[in-house]
Amino acid sequence: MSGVRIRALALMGPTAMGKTECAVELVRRGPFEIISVDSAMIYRGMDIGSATPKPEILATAPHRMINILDPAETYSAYDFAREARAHIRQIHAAGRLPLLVGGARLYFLALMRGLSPMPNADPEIRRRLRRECRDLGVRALYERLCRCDPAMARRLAPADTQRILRALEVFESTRRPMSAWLDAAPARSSGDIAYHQLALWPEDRARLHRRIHARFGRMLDEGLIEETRALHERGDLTMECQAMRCVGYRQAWRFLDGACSRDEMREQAMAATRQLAKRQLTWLRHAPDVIHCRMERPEPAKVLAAVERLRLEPV
RNA sequence: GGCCAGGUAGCUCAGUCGGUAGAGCAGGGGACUGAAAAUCCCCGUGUCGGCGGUUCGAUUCCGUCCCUGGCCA
Repeated sequence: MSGVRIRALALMGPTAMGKTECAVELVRRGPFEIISVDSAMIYRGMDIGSATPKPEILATAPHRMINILDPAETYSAYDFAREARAHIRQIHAAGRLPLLVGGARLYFLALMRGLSPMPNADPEIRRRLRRECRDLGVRALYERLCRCDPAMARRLAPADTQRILRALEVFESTRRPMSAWLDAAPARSSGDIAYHQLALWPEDRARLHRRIHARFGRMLDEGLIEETRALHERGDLTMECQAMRCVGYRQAWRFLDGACSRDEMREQAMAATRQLAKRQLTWLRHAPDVIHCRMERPEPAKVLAAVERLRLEPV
């Protein structure tokens, strides 16, 4: 690509795989600057459950795009991509290498592959559609979609609440079917940034699961329940909030509501984390142009060696 | 020690009036265009506790033993 001027390194991988550890090591060794690609760390007051790096770590390896939102706020992959791109340009302009670290798939996709131009969510319409979905059922909304955007309905499962709502939302706010938006302009990234993608790949799923269990135990010891209680007691948040859909917080919230026992909460949170890791692996397995770094536990040396081979230069 | 209830998938359990069994959860695979740590799709062979007996055929009925609860001593 002749238009490419900026190089960026993306460090991806499933949750609990040690991405942060490796990234911090890279920062120690090279002219890297970290941009977090994480839909949970982005929220303030959600540090323990999202495994946001501790202040000591951040002092030596600052992360951009963490703690920038209040948990009551909503955010989109589009918003993320826009801001992240600005950070990439800034870092590049300062003569350094942008290091994108995280596991949020849609954020990476929005950034690297781009999104078809389409309006952002209209909060009013979204709220109404959610209420209708609760009252009438997904099925009814799916049938509505079949009428206003049959092409989109064909692509979606009749129970896929989230995508059905999004498609209806696009249609209602623009009077144009989402499928038409997609056809009119396929996803396209801004061509001036070249991404080198590295994925931390667990050799053994069972070991990753053990790491997940140990880490969640540590989160509880460090006060995940108390951290969630502070959000719970604010009074303006509910489980419907985007922030409270995050793994760990969701289960802790239900525990605080008295909906389950502490043991059940623990089990469910760990299972949800395993499932998240599985989905991240499915995505990474099929993502094009990703170099896989196979390892048992975080092995910064392997990552360093792989990065070495990319022969990255800031400019 | 006696009586009662159980022992079925990794877990919780359903079921078979005798023809070798199925749900939820967990797990695996997959999808994914502004909520994505979300949302959704597909995947169920396991000495039906052991050993005997009855039967063409037993996970199911009978006997016995083992294990786990509960009650009584």
